Parts: sequence; C-alpha cells; structure tokens
Amino acid sequence: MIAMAAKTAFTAPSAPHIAAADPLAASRTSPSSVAEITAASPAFSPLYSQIKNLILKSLQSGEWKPGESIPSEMDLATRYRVSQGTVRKAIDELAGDNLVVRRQGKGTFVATHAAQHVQFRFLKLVPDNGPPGSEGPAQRTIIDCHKSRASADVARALGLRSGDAVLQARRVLSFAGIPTIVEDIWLPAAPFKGLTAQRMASYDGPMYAMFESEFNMPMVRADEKIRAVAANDGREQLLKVEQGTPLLCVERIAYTYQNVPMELRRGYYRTDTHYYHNTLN
Amino acid sequence: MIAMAAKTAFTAPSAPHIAAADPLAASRTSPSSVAEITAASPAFSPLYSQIKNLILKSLQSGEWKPGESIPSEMDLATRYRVSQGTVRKAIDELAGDNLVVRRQGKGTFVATHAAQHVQFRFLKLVPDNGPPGSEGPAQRTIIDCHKSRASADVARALGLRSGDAVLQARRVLSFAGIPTIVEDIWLPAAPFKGLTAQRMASYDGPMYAMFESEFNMPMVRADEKIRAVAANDGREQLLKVEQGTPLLCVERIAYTYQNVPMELRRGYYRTDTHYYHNTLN
DNA sequence: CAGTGGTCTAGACCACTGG
DNA sequence: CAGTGGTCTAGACCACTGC
Repeated sequence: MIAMAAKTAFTAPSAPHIAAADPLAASRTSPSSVAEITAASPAFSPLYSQIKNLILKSLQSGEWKPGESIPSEMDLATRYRVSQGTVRKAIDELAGDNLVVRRQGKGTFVATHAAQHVQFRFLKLVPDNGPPGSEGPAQRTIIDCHKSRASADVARALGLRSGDAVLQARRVLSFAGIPTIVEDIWLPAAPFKGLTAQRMASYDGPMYAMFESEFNMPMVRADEKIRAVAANDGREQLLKVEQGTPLLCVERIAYTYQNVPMELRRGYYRTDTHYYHNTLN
Repeated sequence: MIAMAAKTAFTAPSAPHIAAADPLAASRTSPSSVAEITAASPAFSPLYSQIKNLILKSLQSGEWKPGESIPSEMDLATRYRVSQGTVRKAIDELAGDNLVVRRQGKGTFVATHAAQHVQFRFLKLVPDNGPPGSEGPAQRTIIDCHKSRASADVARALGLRSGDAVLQARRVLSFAGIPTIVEDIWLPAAPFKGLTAQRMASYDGPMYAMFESEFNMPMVRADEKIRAVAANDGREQLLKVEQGTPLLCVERIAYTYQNVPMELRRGYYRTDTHYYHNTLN
C-alpha cells in the first residue's frame, strides 16, 4: 500500500480485483484514498495471490468438485476483472500445490485421489522389484471400525479436545497377496458421520477418493513422521512376520483445505519387499 | 520447429536466442530454412527451456559458483537476446529445482549447502522435542575412510563398473552428545582424488559443502530408499543401542548436475529421539 | 538513489484437444 | 475449427536492498 497512483493494480487491497460476480463484492467499501493507507505494507499481498485465495474459496465451497474442470483462464480473468496473466499466475501456484491439474487444450481440473495415475498419491511405498503400482491393485481388508473417544495425542493431532468423538479403524493392505501394511486410522466423527466398516469395505478405490466423493472431504496435503519400530501389539500376526521384526512406522496427518487436519493415520510397513521412496531437492 | 514466420521466437531452435556472448554461438550454423524443418515437432522445446539449459551449462561449467550471484535478469536477457520475461521463466524453473535462490532486491544466487539456514538440506531427521536444528550443530566423527573397489551394487548406484576405484567412509553424527546416525559413504575415486579421513575430519561444516568448495562437485538432488532394519554389524556399538534395535536405514543416491550420481550413502538413524520428516503434496 | 527481483497488463501467436 | 492452456514480448510500475 502506501500512497500511489490510483491507476495501478496495487492501489488498494480491496478495490480493483473484485468483480461483480464475486459474492463478497457487496460487503466491501471503496476506501476513501487515505483511510487504508495507514494500514501500510505488512498486509501487502499481490493481486495474483488474492485471486488464488478467491479460487481457493470456491474450491473449498465445492463450487468445483474434485475431477471437474474449473472455468477457463479467460473466464476467470473476466470474473475477477484482472488480466489473464494474473489468473494464470494464481493457477500456477495452485497447480504447484497439487490442488489443480492443468491439461493443455482441455482445461484446468480439480485434483482428485480417484484418478488412475494417482492411485497412491500419498503412498510412497515402492516394491523392490519394479516401479510403483507394478503389483496391480492393493487388496484392502478392513479389520475394524468403531466409534471411540480421542486420546490426548489423537486430539492434538486432529485439533480436537480429549474425549471428543472419533472414528477409529484398522485395515491391512496386501500387494500380490502379501500383507504389507497395517494402518490405524482416526477421523473426527462429525465430518465422517455414517462411515462404517461395511461402507469402507464395499468402496472399491483409495480411501481418500471415498473421502472426496462420499463425505466431500478432499485431502490435499499430509505430513509424515517416520520411525523404525519392532512389530508387536498384534500387528506381527496381521503382517505374518515374527514379533520384533523391524517395521517402518509412518505417522501421517492429512489435511483438507485451509490446513485443517482431518485424519491421523499410523501405518506399519514391511520393508523386506518394499521401500519408502523419497526425493530430495 | 515446423515452418512459421521468421518473426516469432520459435522459428529455429538455434537462431534467435544465441547471443554473441554465448561461447557456443560460433559453433553453430544458420540453418538454410528447409534443413531443420523436417526434424519437426517431437523436438519442440520452448525458448525459456532452452535458456534454462544454457544457464544450466554455465552453472555446471563453474562460471558461477555456489553462493555467488548470477547476472541480473536484464543482463541475461541481453546476453541471450530474449525478453526479460523469458529469462525470468527460465530462472523460475531453476529456482523451483533449488538450483538457484532468488532474493528480492539483491539478485539470484547459486544454491549452496554451506548457507546457515540450509545446514541440513538433505537431512530430514528432526528431534522429537523442538524444531530442526534446535539441538545446535551436529558433532561429526570420522570412523574410517579408505580406498576400495566398487562392489556390484555400489557400482550400479554410482554408474561405475564393478571393481572401479571408490572411496569408502564411515562416520557418526551426534546431536546433543547422543550418537544418532551412522553413515557409510561411497564416492567415485576420480572426482574426489585427495580426500582423506584427515581432511574430512578437519572440515567444519556439512560434507556437501566441502564437496562444493573443495572438489567443485555440488550435489543438487538426491533419491532415498528408506527401510526399517535391525541394528547389527558394529553399528549397534557406534550408536550405543542394543543389537537388534530397529533403525531407519536410509539409502541415498546424491546427484550433481545432469543427474549424474556422485555419492551413495547408507545412513542408519536412531528414531527413539528423532523422526524422519516428510511432507506430501 | 540506483539496481535487483516481483507484479501486472495487453496483445500476439503456438500447441494441443475434441467435435 | 473453436476453445483451452502455453509461450513470448514490451512496457510500466512496485517492493526490497544497500550504498
């Protein structure tokens, strides 16, 4: 901000980029030139960044759902009354965050866990022999799914309070018939109301795809803490390994839009036939 | 490629973006309009991508060294006879690959492992208590460093032949006095001629920083395969844990420019006080 | 204050997709 | 062929850094 010619797009944070089509436009007032100037620079945010946030809001609101296309760059430019280049930069960032996927000649699409080529978007386990997915689809076995109360650490991970209602599930993933992963999953009960073991078992596809389509809860990012632990607590039987066998323990917190944590998952991976792959830049 | 008006920048892959300042300019010939046209589209590469490659070559050649600044966007635009915007997009990609770092108002700098805030650019181990690096600097202890011959798997990882000369080293990293990591490192002998245990021990800073400054061998990318294994083979003593304790085994191949593998490293991490952190998008 | 990277625009044209 | 994303340019101005 700071005083500057009214012609430029930087003039005021609220004015030029809000088109009539934007539902928030009515709630804003044109600043009387001096008013906002004192607010000064700490609040500076480039136009494309503001556009990005507006698009983000539409994604969150479900205006465009996973797998669908969003309006063309030209349409968005008209809608927000900015140049195509500015919309472009906003979408570039969204694509960089893997929230949307661009496809030349076709359009820009909301990212989804359901697409074939991203079947295991959040699963970095790769077979020793052959590339990811070369073993065919995973076999999913639901061991259990029941309502529960959040312990202190589960509550902290999910941004709940101790004792809040959660869903707790356990499943086994097998590849080529070999049980390879046991996962314990915790979900806040409210957003996933109606989810049962039956329903998990009958859904054919990645669990995150089910979260999208059945509960309107896309997972867009995740953090993992990885440790080596000894197989115990019944997991050795599910994975058919000796008690004490070293396993990879992958604790994942998955987030939906706005960085809201929506799932805690502790996976135990056998690493005698697979490895966890990571790339460092 | 493909026939098109000479005015556009796409006309010929060799012509317009090569400035007189480019050392390769003299070795090229102006195509006689028809010659290259049959090569056709599969070879299509946007201008900014070609500029990116030219900048990459200068980085590889050492024209600009890690930590130094590269010429300004305007200078590069003049040098390559393209618009600033095209140079900008080229640099954007290089910055996205973490090969360079942009700093507004100062310039664009070649990435380095020596900078304070990236002390552990390739080390994703985080203490359970507190953020990365909160334990102060790592204590590095060189256990061994000797010449050796590449075994089959080491050769494969480094793109050598079995029996080729390699340097093999082992060291321990301790944090807050606790031995936390044992690493076995293999390097091709030729590029690291003159590296000894003594020299490794006396260098104060990340090993990758030493590779940059002492051997002109910047590591720009790495792949990791992570497994859980039982402590054995003398590593339990170095880490002061019981034999059989689960450890994270991190096998890393680090690459220099051109995706040339230059280091194989097998790290064994204690994960009772630390965890390996990863972010998924 | 000059120099650097960062933002924004307007317009032209290219590559790719599908009807 | 029209529509979409992708590339390129030229020019203006802004934000940040350091002299």
